Amino acid sequence: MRHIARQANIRELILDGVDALLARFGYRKMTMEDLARQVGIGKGTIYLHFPGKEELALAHVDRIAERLLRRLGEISAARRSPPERIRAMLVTRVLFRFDSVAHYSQNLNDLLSAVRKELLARRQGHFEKEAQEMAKVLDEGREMGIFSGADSLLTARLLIWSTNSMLPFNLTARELGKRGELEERVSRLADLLLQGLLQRPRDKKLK
Amino acid sequence: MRHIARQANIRELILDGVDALLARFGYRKMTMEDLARQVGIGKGTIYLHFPGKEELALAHVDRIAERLLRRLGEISAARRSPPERIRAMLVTRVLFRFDSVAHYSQNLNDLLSAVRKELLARRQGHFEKEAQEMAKVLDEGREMGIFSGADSLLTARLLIWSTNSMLPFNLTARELGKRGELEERVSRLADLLLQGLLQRPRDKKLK
DNA sequence: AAAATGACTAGAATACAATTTTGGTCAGGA
DNA sequence: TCCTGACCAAAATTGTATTCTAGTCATTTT
Repeated sequence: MRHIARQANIRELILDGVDALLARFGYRKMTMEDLARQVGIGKGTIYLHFPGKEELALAHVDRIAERLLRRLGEISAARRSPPERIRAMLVTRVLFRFDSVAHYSQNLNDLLSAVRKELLARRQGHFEKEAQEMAKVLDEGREMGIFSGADSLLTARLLIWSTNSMLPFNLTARELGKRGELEERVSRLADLLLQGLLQRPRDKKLK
Repeated sequence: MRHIARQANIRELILDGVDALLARFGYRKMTMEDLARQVGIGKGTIYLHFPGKEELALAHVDRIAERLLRRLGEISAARRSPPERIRAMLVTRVLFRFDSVAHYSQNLNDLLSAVRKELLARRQGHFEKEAQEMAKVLDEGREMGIFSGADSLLTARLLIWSTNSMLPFNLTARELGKRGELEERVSRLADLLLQGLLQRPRDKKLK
């Protein structure tokens, strides 16, 4: 029944090729023949694994998101304190995406403008999954009495929003600044947010 | 000596025209003749106030930023508690920009892609001024013992970064969601950040 | 039989020349 | 002194011929 996953990891190899060609040519100038040659397979074979060119680009960004999500899952499961884990997750979501597109000379929005609409939809999905993973940790922290008791998923979505401007969507990795500076920036922001999340002995009212 | 500001507010009228035509046609299809007609002046007159078309678009976004900055200045000077002011400033910087481009059908980055480079540079300047205005309030709050004692300007820059993803740069106002939802979102984020900024009686260490 | 291939085709992209439009100038008018 | 619109070089657009490419599928390979 399944018409995908014929060979072991051919799909992965194709996506590796997509990554290389997107970096070198961009979406429009990446041709299916180029890609087949790059991967060392016939053009038709690509269509045994992907329905078309658009889906190739989208699957590529999906893969980045999935890899990130796996990393977040590892951090989430690590035996560190919830605040440390949240901090690591925020830093990771920014730096992982930075590293994933550091070799591109365009930002992702421009690179994939031909599939903008679907790209935005997928991104929403990716963000939501990231939020869910972070919400788990927030819940844990709340049960331990470390975090204050707001709705975890809503809070996690805020953490996502607050770090989204550091992702290479409308700025290239280069334009976002040096990796070290970016790390510094997201780290500081994470610390600030975490201070806000911590349960405090006696709440000071905002007037 | 000055070759600008001949008449009272002709410059403002021209920028009003730019706003109308950008919304209706976008940057490329907005012609200088269209604009002159829209404003009711001769084409040459525009060049007495602006050096060229690119500068028109950039002056338009500058004006939005200046107006916002004036509002932030008002909030900054209001006699409310520093946390309340910071909160209002964050909400304002998001909603004011939302309202300023709500009638556009494209996001700002795409709308002004022809002047992308200079646009990014100006934006940096705008952000920095916003940060400076917020830093004032942070300093005030620190002197009152309300905020903890980190570098105010650095902290203000973090507040800017954390709300930047809610600005209509790569998403249209429509795509950012309903105004009410956006307000809710930025408000919640502001509250979270403020919690992080507050001086706490005894600091709980993060492990 | 299952998997992979590349020749093939319709439609899209490109190239190029002819034509139109437009950003910017400036001599003249109000 | 301030403003204007005719004017021009350069850019954008249009029309057309040509090339290129996404996707298909009959054939070959495994």
